[in-house]
Amino acid sequence: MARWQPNAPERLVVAALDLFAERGYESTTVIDIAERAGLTKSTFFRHFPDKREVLFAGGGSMADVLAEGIAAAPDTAAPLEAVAHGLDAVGREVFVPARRAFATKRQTVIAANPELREREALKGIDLTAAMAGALRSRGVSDVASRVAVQLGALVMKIAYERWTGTDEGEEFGDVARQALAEVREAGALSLA
Amino acid sequence: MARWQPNAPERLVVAALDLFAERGYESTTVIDIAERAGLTKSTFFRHFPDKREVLFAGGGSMADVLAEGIAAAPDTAAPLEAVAHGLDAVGREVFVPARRAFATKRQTVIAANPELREREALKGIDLTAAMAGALRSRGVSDVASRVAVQLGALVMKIAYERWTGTDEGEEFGDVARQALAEVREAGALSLA
DNA sequence: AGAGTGATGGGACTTGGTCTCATCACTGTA
DNA sequence: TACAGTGATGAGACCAAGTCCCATCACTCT
Repeated sequence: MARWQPNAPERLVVAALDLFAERGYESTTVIDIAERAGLTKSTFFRHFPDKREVLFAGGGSMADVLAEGIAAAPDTAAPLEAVAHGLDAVGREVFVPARRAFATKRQTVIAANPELREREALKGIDLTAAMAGALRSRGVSDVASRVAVQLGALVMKIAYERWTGTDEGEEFGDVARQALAEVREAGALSLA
Repeated sequence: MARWQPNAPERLVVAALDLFAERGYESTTVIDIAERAGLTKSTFFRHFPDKREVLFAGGGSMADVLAEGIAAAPDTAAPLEAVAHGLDAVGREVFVPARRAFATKRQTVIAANPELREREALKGIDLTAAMAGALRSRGVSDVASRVAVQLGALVMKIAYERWTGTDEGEEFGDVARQALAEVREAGALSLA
């Protein structure tokens, strides 16, 4: 037996997501979230730096997975291929089928609120920065890294939209590969 | 003679930017800003919805300029060319030489604070959405629009970094054209 | 002269977020 | 069994962001 109910952070995340979905983000106070989780405001802020972050904690690990996936790509892989390698890793370690339902609900809540969209936008920027850094470590030039990362971020976004938007149990990696092909084709036309 | 000191919003913007540069964003209260502008907290929030927005007001017009520039591009222009046409318009109407010093100081302040970076990230997302919408109105497919816009956003970001980072009085449009050429070249390699 | 108008000031109020100190349940050691 | 240590939690004061309502004030129009 633990001294306290275990997994306080996870309980807070679940409580927050449920409440945001029920009443909306603005109409939910931090005290509401804490109470539903059987905790207090103090404890909430001990686990999360602010109210928005309760839906984004753990995102730092995704940047690591992506960066490691890019770094682990074969030396012969072109920049965009290396990014695709990173996306595969994310599909294997982060966007797993068991988390799909949660991700979908979370995404609906985020889309409905400007403050949450804002935080998501910042996380996206930081993610692209991490990806670009990983590419530069492979010897890719600055501009080429940023181009590849920009396209890779779009692939990830499209894939994530489709993965959370369908009822099918499709694997994220497969969706991402399909999105990559489409982006590649559109890119070729766009640059022509 | 006006009843009150004119240009209250502009005075608030200048006061805010100066204070943020002097003491930092976090150490500056809205009351500090209002007082330096000879106003009060009430009036601040009458002109800006929140503290961050004081550095981003007017950004909505840039989306309009971009969208109109894209719409005004020749029918024969490829997606990325249309975006470049929009960037030209921005260089002519928004990022004019007279605003360069202000833009540079503003960018330094934003880069130093997470809350401001967050707002900037959201504005960037909304900008790309506006650009993509303008492209789709030209009959460009959804994915192709997003690819072109993603590359166009990178061009704008690179150009903006260089335009605000140099002491030269270079025109934004010229810097953007140069950045576009580099992105195009890197993109061709990335897709190979 | 007097009513109307629009920007401003003032202050109460809620909530996010910080900080400090107390509590409480369990652990390890004597 | 006794007792100090530890780590997560609770309680509450406090500050700043943001909302709201109402008063004021300077100027305009009739």
